[in-house]
Amino acid sequence: MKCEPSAYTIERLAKDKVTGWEGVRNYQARNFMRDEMQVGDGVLFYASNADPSGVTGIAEIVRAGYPDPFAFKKGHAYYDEGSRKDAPTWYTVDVGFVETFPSIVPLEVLKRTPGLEQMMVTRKGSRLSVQPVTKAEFDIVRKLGKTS
DNA sequence: GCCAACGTTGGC
DNA sequence: GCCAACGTTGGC
Repeated sequence: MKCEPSAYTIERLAKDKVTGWEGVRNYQARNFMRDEMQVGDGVLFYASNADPSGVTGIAEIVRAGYPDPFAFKKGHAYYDEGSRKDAPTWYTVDVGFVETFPSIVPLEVLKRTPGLEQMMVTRKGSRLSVQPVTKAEFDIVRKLGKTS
């Protein structure tokens, strides 16, 4: 799951323990949160638009997909009048803190690590903010994070 | 700050 | 339903 450091960081999640991943307004990302992510699933926390960008730690899903409450809040930046409570357009999940890496695993390292060639984030033009990661990829990145 | 890659919108 | 225009993302 990607996030710009100006919006949220793994350090803040370490303090908050749990946060709602609201405000995602992309259908593909919505589908992953609504349909795929389950409680206990591991999350690679990715800092985008950062210096450098990369994976800064690990989180986990603590609440599976549910309607994004901010989509109903009139006047809020995340408000969407097309999303109604009886037919929500947007979904979110709650994410819990697991660990902060000693140092970031930069995108550049991901790109040249064997086994991560198919990972969506290492591929060009991959803007999706919620991306699927295989167990094998997750384990490789976690190992990189521990030894970095 | 540039700009390529994408997603979305809206005219037709 | 096509596709040009536009807005956004995000690496660099």
